[in-house]
Amino acid sequence: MDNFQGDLTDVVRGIGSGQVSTSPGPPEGPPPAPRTSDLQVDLPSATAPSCHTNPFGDPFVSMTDPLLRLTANSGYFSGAGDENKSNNSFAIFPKVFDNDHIKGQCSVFPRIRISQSNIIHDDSTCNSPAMGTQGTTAAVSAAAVASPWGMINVDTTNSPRNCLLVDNSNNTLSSSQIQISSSSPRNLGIKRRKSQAKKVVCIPAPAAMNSRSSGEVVPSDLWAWRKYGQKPIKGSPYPRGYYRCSSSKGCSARKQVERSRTDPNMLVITYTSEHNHPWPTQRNALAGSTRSTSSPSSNPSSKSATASSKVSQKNNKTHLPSSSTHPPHYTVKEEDMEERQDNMEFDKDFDDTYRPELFQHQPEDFFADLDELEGDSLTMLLSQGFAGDSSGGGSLENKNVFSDFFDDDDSSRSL
DNA sequence: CGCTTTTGACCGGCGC
DNA sequence: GCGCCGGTCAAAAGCG
Repeated sequence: MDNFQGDLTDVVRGIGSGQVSTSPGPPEGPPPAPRTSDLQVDLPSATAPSCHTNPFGDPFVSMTDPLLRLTANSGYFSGAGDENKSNNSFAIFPKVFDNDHIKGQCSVFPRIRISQSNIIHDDSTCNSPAMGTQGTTAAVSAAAVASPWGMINVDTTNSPRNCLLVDNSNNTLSSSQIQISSSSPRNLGIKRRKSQAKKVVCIPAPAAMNSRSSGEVVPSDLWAWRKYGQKPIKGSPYPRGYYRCSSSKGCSARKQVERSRTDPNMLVITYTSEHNHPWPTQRNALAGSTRSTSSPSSNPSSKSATASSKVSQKNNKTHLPSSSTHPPHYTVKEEDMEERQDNMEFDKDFDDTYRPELFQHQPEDFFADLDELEGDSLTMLLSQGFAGDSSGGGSLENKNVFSDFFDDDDSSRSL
């Protein structure tokens, strides 16, 4: 099932090829997916940081999140081929902006659009702690099912599985949908240190992939991260790993990775602070990256670690994001602590002007490198992460999704 | 040598 | 003020 393999870079490639948009339906049989146009939603004031203002005051704020880019609509999804704005896509990929206007847009996962109509209201039966944040969860519990290609299908069923929610404690209830949630500071159920903007991303946990000895699954992304700590979290059987950006000295970007306590198949990644440097042109982290604690052949975890390392190495070599995995389903919660929430606004101008620098400035062999990547780490990530995730009900659907995706994407691969 | 992960200790915020 | 808990530090050790 290698077809399931890949990661965010695959998305990128797909985007770049302009073929990502040809999305098959949702993985599962949720109600007919609304057109993306319907899905396009300006996040309620709560979530939208004033993207025109750099919340962290750094020039690279917009480059902060290579990991995700949700596109419910056109512009956001247009990669190299901007013409394909009609893509009703949902995708993840790194972003770099040249346009100041765009730069100011959001720090981490700034470009999420979800149709208001798709917002799942708190009266849903989702048994998520997030329920406690009713009304304040900025409405963005968009229970949208996203296929890798960006189709966002709204599922308004009350099935917990379909009620993708990320609560304040980073719990994700479903793996089959996208949720974008923004909660006001007062709703935060988790303790926070000072006021800090956090972005929470939920992605399917590549169970056997990339997992460290601790069992954590850490999809890599464009940035180089160094783990600096791990702590067991009260109430959660899974430890939380702490990572800081190692791409640049002085970079305050951090992320926390942990499994959802409610859905072990989901990986919750919380981004904190922002990168204060451009995209890493090269990862200098190689040494020590391949450490393994056990035989790769017998231990999935070590295998994962190895895979992760390989990703890193590949990145070093290719200067590419290693993971931009494009998980078939993931949840994104944008949790801005400050007033940023109040002013978030996605304007058309942005859609029209945004051009992922990734595609603009990548070397010619950019996609060639991607192809190279897919052979190992990317492959492992998706194949083992999703295909191997048999325990979760979503694995099958994930498979299907990716199968479809790659079927469609084959042509795009041969860039 | 320079990087990583691991892991126990330490620090600081928060609730009682 | 105290204790809990989350987040960070830093030493140790491994890897290329």
